[in-house]
Amino acid sequence: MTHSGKPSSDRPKSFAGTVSAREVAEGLGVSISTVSRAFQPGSGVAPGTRARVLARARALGYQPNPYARTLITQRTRIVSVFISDIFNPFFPEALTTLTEALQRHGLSVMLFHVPLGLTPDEVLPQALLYKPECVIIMTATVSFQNAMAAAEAGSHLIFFNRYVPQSNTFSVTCDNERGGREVADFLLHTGHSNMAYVAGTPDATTSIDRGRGFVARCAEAGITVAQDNMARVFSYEDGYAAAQRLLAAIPDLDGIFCANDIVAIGAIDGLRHELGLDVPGDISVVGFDDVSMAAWPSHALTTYRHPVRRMAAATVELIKEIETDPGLAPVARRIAGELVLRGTHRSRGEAALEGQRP
Amino acid sequence: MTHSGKPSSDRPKSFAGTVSAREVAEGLGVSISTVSRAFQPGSGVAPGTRARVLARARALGYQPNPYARTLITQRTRIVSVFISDIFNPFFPEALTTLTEALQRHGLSVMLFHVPLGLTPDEVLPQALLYKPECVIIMTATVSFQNAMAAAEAGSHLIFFNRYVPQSNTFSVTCDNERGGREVADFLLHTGHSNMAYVAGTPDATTSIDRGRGFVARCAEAGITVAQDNMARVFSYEDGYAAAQRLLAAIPDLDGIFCANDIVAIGAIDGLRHELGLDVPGDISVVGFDDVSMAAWPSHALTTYRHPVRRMAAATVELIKEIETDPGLAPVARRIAGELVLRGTHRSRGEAALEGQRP
DNA sequence: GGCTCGATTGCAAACGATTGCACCCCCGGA
DNA sequence: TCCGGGGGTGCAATCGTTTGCAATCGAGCC
Repeated sequence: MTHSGKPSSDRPKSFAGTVSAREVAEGLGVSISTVSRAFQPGSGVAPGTRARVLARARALGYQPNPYARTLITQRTRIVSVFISDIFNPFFPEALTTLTEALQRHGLSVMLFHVPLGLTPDEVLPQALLYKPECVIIMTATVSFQNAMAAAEAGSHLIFFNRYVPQSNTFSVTCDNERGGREVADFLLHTGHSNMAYVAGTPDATTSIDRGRGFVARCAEAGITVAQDNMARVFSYEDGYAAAQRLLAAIPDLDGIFCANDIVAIGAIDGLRHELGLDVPGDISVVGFDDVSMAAWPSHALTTYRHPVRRMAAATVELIKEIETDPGLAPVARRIAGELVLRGTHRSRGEAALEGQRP
Repeated sequence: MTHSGKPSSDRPKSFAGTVSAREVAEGLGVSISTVSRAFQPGSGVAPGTRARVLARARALGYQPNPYARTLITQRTRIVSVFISDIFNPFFPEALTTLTEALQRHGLSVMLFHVPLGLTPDEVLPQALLYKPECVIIMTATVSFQNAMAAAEAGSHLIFFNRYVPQSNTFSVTCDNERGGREVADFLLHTGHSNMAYVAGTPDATTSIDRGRGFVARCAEAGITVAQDNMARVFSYEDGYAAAQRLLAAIPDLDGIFCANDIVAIGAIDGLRHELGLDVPGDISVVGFDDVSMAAWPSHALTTYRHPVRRMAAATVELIKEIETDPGLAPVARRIAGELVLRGTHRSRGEAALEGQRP
């Protein structure tokens, strides 16, 4: 006798309060296969049967068990997202937006936190256990070895707001270099001639590219940009300290571009509270990201808007493409943001009127 | 002929680059059962056998497949976390801390975003599909019906930073009422006598309890507190507007307690930029949470610190208890924070010196 | 009327683990 | 010498699906 001999007397242990396809099938006099097929759009089930199955499933609260389904289809519909410690409100904003977009596409998000001091490499193995279809990394980079491990597990690596130079991996970023250029362009056109760039985390491509664009555009105008590279992270304190260092070295500085908004706000506070300077009267400060607090009147930061929403949409789009073609060659999507003018830049008029400060 | 007739010629489709217990077992001449048991601490395997299995597993990069394991054990080791739109940096800070704590306990976090305007009820079914062992809700509340559905699916509901009054569910919160009392106590002792409370989201227990504690302590001192309940969310803009409303109605107000730091910072900016008042010279403002920007010199907010770290630890502790006793009766853990004195309160000396403003 | 063909449906073999039960072997006690 | 017992191991059922293949059933056509 086989295992099918026993009548349905005592229910086997199972998930509490969960109905299985068998229970849906039993009452309807159809097979489990039919129930399964009723839930798959393309499969050959008679329309009437499908309707009856779906109706009964709804009544019983049945949904196909994702674990069993994964086991057989080898598709998980799970995306892992890596975040790190967040000095920067940009990350939660991006995470929220991204999660919502993925969720709407029917993907489930598994969140992994990379504690300060560790790299994603330390956490990646735990994430790969669940065979995510993609791993989205919002912070730092990944070793070559682990990138290979991910590829072997069938999980595509997508860097969000980052890329790994010469690595040929997927990435979705703001067009940081162009952003830097546009900021430089704007400051040049509003009469600034003595400018500095405050970098963020040294190896972050965001910081590097923004700086490169800024410096390059200024160079085209024949202007050399001072750079402060002492920051270790993108923090308020870094900006606060950098402002003091810069003005001690270059007293007649008239414009500062910061690697992000938090650094910029720190720089403004440093200029105001430690040096007694007026922003933008004495000196202009421009940030990058347009986080929510950049709009607050206390700072009213002129900045370059990070296109979070479009980046999230582009990520989902990318995942769709990977779904249809798993062999898709790595691409880097770069999305333009836009300058947001508020109150921390000196306009040409003011510049002409007020001239250099005493 | 049965399925066992075919020799192991072509490998069946499976997860790319994944080894199964069978492959570990084959080379060692042991059964799959033994491999499985080698990974379970309490099971009877000869120490030598276990060592050999584990060594080979490591060499092949084998880890038990969580999907298959879940199917049979009915335990998922997954925790779902619900977040909502985040005006308040407290949430990302809490999310990060909580995720790290859960991760360290070997639990995987599935993140769900509740778009503004929806309730967790709309998203919960998707989360329950994965049979999380717990659902941690950081925002809003859940309908009774869905609370039942979660219970039926075997998932415990834990409210973080929230609780549902008279619902008898698990919760981990700051002791908000006590926090409100301590703030009141402090303001009373530093000579304030004409105070107001700016509420946040109307139905948030955080806002309600903080207000209640504050008002109650003031009442004990014979002082009636004005309340501004116009805020719809806990936003900067809400605080900004509330400050103006309050001072229009009560010109000699000398202290404002806000439902959280963002509201407080908004209130300060409203007082300074719209009314030209000096904080704390003319009026004191105290917040709640101690988010990172509360420490910035531009605001240097006096506030009550939300014990995020201890709350995360308490949550993990709670989950451990639930693991060992799934029938555990719901408990509400309430954790005390602490007052953080910075620069937006008037000390008694100043109060005595300056008196009422003209 | 028989035969073919297509649309439906069921059977049963997977997916990759866990686990109750039976079996084997060996050791110690009577 | 025989028997009981316990540690170690394997067998096979099971979790809840998906899916290739075969079977069934009418209908249409010659």
